[in-house]
Amino acid sequence: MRNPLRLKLEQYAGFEEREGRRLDELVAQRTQVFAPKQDILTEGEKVKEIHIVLSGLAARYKLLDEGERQIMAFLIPGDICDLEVFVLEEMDHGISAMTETVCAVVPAETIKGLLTEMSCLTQALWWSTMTDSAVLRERIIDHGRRDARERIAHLFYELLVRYRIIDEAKDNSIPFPLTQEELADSTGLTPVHVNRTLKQLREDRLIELKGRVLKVLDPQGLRRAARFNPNYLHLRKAEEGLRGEADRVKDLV
Amino acid sequence: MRNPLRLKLEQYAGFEEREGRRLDELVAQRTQVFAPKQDILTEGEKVKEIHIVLSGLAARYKLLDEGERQIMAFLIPGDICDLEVFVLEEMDHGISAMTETVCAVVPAETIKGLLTEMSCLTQALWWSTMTDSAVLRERIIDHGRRDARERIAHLFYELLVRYRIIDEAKDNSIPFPLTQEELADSTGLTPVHVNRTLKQLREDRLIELKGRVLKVLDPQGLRRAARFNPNYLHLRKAEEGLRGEADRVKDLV
DNA sequence: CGTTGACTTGACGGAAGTCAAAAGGTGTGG
DNA sequence: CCACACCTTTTGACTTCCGTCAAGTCAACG
Repeated sequence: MRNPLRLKLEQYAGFEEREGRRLDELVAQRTQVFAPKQDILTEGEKVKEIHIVLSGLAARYKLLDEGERQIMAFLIPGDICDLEVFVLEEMDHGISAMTETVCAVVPAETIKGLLTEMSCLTQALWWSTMTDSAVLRERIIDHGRRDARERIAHLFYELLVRYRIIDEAKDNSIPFPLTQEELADSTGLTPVHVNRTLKQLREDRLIELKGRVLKVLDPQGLRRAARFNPNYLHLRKAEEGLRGEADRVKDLV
Repeated sequence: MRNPLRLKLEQYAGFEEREGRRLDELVAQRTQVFAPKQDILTEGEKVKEIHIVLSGLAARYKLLDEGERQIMAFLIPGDICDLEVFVLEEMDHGISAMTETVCAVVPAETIKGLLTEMSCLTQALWWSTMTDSAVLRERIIDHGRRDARERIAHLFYELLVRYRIIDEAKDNSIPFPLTQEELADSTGLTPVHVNRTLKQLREDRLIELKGRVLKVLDPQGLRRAARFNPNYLHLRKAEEGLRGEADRVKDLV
């Protein structure tokens, strides 16, 4: 069975036979399917299990009092929704499925057990957490210092890289099931302005976006338009890792 | 000796005698003083030690190609600059001292050792990491869905709470050594607009800001102006913890 | 074929940016 | 102790990017 979590964590380090098997068991125990727009976790919820996205697309979001939604991050296969459960009382934000999304469900105790040993796997989980933070920081840059065009281009390019890592970006095409309204919620723009900006990106022949698929026509052009610097993703450089898995992104970064 | 790290982590849990002592040793080993504007860590640096702020004020920032600076987070006493060193190759952003700042310097190996045991202390470090991420997410909300006035009010209020936690906010006054330009870098605004917004907050009798000290005149008013919801800070509620230390913020949250 | 949701486009308004200049502090050295 | 340089803050006039409101197109679907 496909294990995107393993593919992702192998960006950090290769695993021993035993640890690899452990990772595979982790996602094979129990799964749960969420319908589009369904909450995987809601703000305020006290969680006792962690959720790992296996397929589909989910988003971390928060609602302000006036009903404005801000999406803070997207979760693609291999991403962990709520590693924090064993130290935080309750969710401080919600996670919603954007398409039909399948999650592996793992008891918090199991994870806690994993973290007890300072194995390579534990380190990989720290790595995952730390790079997640780095991605959040980059989103702050997006909002603070990039205009609408750069911001959307940056999101697209980042997703391209992340889908490549889990080997789901054949032909520079990635799944992109978001409506323009949802894209607006994630970029902090309005749907109308998103629409205009997308038009521009299309006219510049950087992307094609239709039928819930995003095709990047000109990766280098998109990269420039986004002012993209991949260092925050902390990918092993091809030079060092030199393993097939780590090499999937080398033309992008 | 004052140990702000301990004060901060005690928000998560009380420590046993032994662990408390360990924490105190941690910050007492070796310290380093940084001058204003000096980098504590630079982007791209390969770090071998972790830095913990003991006094002063520092900021995580990133520079874009055109020289725009975006400050992503402020580090006050008790905050750890670079817990990630043992899993990430190099810094993906810089940390700069805003005032004279004293840091405890701890070998990465020591930290790695700490994390090996799943002690209360290890959990507290996870907690710290996870709440740091939560603060980053809140900053994304700031930029995406709050206007200039709300954004600045939110930063002020958050700082007030955080200084309270480490017991450095007597009289609702906190150290605030930032210039308006630096404030602009952190809110994603321009210095001119920051100035106009500050003027407004002053006229509304919410704050006083002079001589590098910020005094909050009307905490509840500022809180409303910020549309502040404290859940992302994951403070133990007074009801549960009921310990003096955890109680310092109860009128604010 | 009417309803619904997503996308598109235009006209207008407003929050924040830009440019520029003046006023107010602060530290240094003659 | 004044003078000068330098930085920070303040203010005004103008511009621009993005938001708002509204109407219209298009495709999917029962």
